[in-house]
Amino acid sequence: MRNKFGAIYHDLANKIIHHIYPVGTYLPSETQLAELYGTSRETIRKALAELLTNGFIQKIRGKGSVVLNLQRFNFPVSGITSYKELNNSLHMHSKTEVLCIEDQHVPLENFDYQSDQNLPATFVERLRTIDDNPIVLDRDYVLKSVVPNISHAVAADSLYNYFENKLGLIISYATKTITVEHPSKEVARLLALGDHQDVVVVRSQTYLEDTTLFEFTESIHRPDKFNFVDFARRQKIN
Amino acid sequence: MRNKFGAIYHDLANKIIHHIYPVGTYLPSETQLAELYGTSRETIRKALAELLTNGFIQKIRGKGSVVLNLQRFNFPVSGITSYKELNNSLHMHSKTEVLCIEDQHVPLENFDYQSDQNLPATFVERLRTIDDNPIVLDRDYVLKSVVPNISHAVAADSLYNYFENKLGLIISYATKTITVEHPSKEVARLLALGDHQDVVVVRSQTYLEDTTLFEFTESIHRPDKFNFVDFARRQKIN
DNA sequence: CATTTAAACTAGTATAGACAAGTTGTAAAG
DNA sequence: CTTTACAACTTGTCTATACTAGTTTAAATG
Repeated sequence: MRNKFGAIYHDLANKIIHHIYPVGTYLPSETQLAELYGTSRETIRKALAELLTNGFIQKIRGKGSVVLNLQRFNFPVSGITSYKELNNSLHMHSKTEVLCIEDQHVPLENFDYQSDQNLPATFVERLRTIDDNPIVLDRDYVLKSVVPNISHAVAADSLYNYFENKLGLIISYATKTITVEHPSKEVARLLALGDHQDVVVVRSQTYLEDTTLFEFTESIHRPDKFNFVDFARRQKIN
Repeated sequence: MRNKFGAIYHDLANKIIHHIYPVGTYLPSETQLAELYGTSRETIRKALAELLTNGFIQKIRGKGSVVLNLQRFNFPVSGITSYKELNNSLHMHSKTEVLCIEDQHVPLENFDYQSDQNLPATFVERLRTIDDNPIVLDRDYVLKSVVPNISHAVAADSLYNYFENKLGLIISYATKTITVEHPSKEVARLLALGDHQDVVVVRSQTYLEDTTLFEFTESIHRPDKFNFVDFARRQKIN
């Protein structure tokens, strides 16, 4: 833990997860927490702000910070999370089959992206199965300008793990759209879909810390296996 | 504007939207902004943090705050937003037909919600159309314990507007799930769907500022009209 | 007994200052 | 000319302090 408020955030989050601070009760007050952790109140407030945006607590002025119910975090698909991370956290054993790795240009029209030039990329197509049932077809277009080469072994493991831990890339933010579409016959076959069945397509553009565009992704989900869970706070900035 | 950093946030957001700070350029440094607005640096940093989470800027340590491209905000369905707000912001003229207002218990099994007791609610069913094309079927269950009565006129206008501006309720956060399901024949008819067409169901539970559960909502979308846009930052708390 | 008031808590906002850490340009050194 | 070192910038973290604004409790008042 590099910074204090991150450490405090994790400590409080853990204590909430393990019901040391039970749902519906109040956390110690900010002043008390400041004493507990031997830090200033502002530092505590930064940790609490993080808990707030992640749905761990609700702050009520004049009263305190209430612990919220976390059962909704059973299947978190919100935020930017890779398939591998997701699976590990859910204790499911799954399989990833690499169908294709080759050089392609990004099909910009699919992503509603305006650009004069073609964007050279490594195209990685992978089929994700759980107990041999196809769940998701992932199509990644990783820009050559950022990552020149991707091996089969890396694709079979985890792209994100490779990018972040081996290459030291810092993935920062993404834009996502979710739509429902008719699959091509090829996709329908791969996902073992019946006739007339639509697919859920999650398309995202991922950016690095320095705002360089880095990757386009198309995740094609079986409709019956798709579940997106979100925690949202109402925007109200005075 | 009650607080300073809110005012500064709005000012900066407007200037970004109107390209006074163009995409790809740096904002003035935090120290400069502090002087410009006659405030302290911490206050500026709170405003910038808000711009960051809303995808207006990217902060780069040692360099500054870069203005990001905002074309993705053309159709924001992320966060908690009511249908009316959404429409106004998109300059579409639409129609809302109230199909039903009556007292019902919340069908808890639909929402994966455990409870011993029945929850008495006002059930409001509304069909949203644009140019006479059905888009969404909204089913709201507003808990009687919070709002005893809802008039037809209110339902035809905007529930959220009524709750927040007339009743003074402060809506704070929600949990949402998105799934794809087979519609009932009744729903298929209302949304003018063909055979074998699935629907996208967005189910949410909405809470007030004091964490009281307030409303269950089921939004049933035509698959071809559904589009969910999201901006997500990668979680990485040290 | 009911009501009002005040004190003691809670979180929210704002400031000023210090230092760490990353980036960039420039001057000095080779 | 190239490299190194440094100074001057940037944002990140942390502290200490003061005040505002809600909530709750309990004492004082009627």
